[in-house]
Amino acid sequence: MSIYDAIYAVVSQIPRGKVATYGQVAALANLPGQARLVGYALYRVDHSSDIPWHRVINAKGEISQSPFRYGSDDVQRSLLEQEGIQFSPVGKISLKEYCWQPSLPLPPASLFQ
DNA sequence: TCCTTGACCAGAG
DNA sequence: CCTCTGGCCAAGG
Repeated sequence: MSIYDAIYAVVSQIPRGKVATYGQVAALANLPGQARLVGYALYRVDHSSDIPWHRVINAKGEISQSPFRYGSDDVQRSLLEQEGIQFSPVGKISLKEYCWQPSLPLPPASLFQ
């Protein structure tokens, strides 16, 4: 059981048209305060997998870029726009409007242990 | 085993 | 709006 399994399990539950922040995912994965690990986990996700990695953004409501994507963050942006998410002129997403709020209290740990 | 790096965050100034 | 700081922890050299 790797901590990544919990992270992937949470990310997989983010519905279409919604986004979640790294910190949020970390908390739901029962890893409070370990947002960096979420980023690290997503880094090693295969883009061809089922995991909706593009629905995870940073706390500022912006797309985080990574070295290996080299500015091709347009990919993530396009995917999000396809789901109806709108960006501000500055490239920010309205968390107020699109932040995922899990209706069912995700359960946590029992599900993943 | 030590040291550095990293798709982060919240708080302080 | 900006920068800096400390904290978290896995992976790679």
